[in-house]
Amino acid sequence: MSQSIKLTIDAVVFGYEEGKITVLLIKRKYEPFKNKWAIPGGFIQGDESLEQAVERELYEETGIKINYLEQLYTFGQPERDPRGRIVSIAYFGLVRPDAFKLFASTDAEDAQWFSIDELPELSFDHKEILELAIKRLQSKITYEPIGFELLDKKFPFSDLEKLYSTLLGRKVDRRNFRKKIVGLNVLDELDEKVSKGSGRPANLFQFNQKRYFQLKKEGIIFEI
Amino acid sequence: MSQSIKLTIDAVVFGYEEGKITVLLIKRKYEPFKNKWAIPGGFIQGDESLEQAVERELYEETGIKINYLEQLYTFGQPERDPRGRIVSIAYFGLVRPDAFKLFASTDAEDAQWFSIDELPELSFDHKEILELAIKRLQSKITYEPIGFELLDKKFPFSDLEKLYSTLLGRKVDRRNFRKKIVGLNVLDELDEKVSKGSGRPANLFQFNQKRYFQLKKEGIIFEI
DNA sequence: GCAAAAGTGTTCAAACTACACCCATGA
DNA sequence: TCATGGGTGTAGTTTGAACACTTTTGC
Repeated sequence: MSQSIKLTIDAVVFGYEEGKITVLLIKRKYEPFKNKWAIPGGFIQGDESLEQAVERELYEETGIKINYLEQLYTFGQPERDPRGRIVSIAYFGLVRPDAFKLFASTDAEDAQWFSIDELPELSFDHKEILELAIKRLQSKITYEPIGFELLDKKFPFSDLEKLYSTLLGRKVDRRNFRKKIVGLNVLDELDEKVSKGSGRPANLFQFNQKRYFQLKKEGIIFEI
Repeated sequence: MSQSIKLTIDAVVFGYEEGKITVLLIKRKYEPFKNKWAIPGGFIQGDESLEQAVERELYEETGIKINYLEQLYTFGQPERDPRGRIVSIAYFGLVRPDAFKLFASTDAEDAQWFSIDELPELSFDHKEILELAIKRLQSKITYEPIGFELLDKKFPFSDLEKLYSTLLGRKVDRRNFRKKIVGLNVLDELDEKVSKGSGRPANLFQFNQKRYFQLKKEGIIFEI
């Protein structure tokens, strides 16, 4: 009872740059949807795990290495791909800003970051996949500390605040936000400052993953 | 670039009976794991959607029809199935108590309900799948009104309370719980009462899905 | 009239929201 | 010295948690 169903993975990779959430897309080289933009992805090889497939495809197609990856949803409508029955396991990943530079140095004219407010037309059902990923990202940052994965390892509080404000689509009160996050006890305040040209230099913070896992084990939950 | 990867669905179906959360398992007829218990599931046919595949397999293997279904997770570790590379898209479903009777009337000696506190040994990685499903159910009832799908359409408040108390694994305060749920405005109080033999008869309630969707559209969220 | 389950309000503590001024630096 | 962004506390409101007695029915 062998199936002719084929299996692919797709990866929605988010970044954060200049106050905008961005997503990594590739320009397709072949039909169908030749020269159209699409979420990176491809077929799974027989001996690799799903996550390995995602990391491999991303690296092959865009040269990028992600630092957070989770499974999003599996899309399997019979008519979603004109080539036949193709089921795709979609993932979503996050990269730190330094990945942008890394990426820029590779030869990948067919891969590009787009602000999620200015998306091109997408291939297949990739619009639907991307929209689901955005929803997931928006809701997930409120109950898991994944926002840090979009920032540099050391970041000023204002960056975190701006990120949340962007993702949630509303202003967040600086004082209340800081109180809340500091109260969660998962940030280390460093003895470093950074200046953004003008204004008082900001203290740098760093996410303490060890402490987070410790607290999580104790049943203390992250919640914004 | 055709793959030899095969694709199956598996369905974790939960019920609720006598204050216990139960799960539907089947006894395997063939190797591997012959005569061992497993989550119902099977191969997807070329022309059906994933959800259709789940419903078909469930009906074929257990005679049951579920009234709530959602995708859980896709399991794809290369070594999860000794027969070769088989990726499985796991779903989780809920059935109302009347499905128990329906089910009992069919010829399905190889399918059986188990309390999730007294599970037999399971085939493949089905223990892992089931554990994930339980976690998902536990967390999901706190932010989506899916608990009602485990009760009769008309139910006394105490049933709902007992269900939550069972799923969350802790006592819930009757007064506070009722206040909270009534405040959500998604229950209709009926002009019917039900008596459980002794004690004051209870008013029956019914989940009003229309009103829930309406409220959801307006951005009002369900949360326990 | 008594056992058994249903129904109902109030009080206290904790968490959340709103809000404005001073601080440190670069130009 | 001024413009710019960083840093901080308090008061009022809302929400959540704890808690006990009355009501309705069957026996």
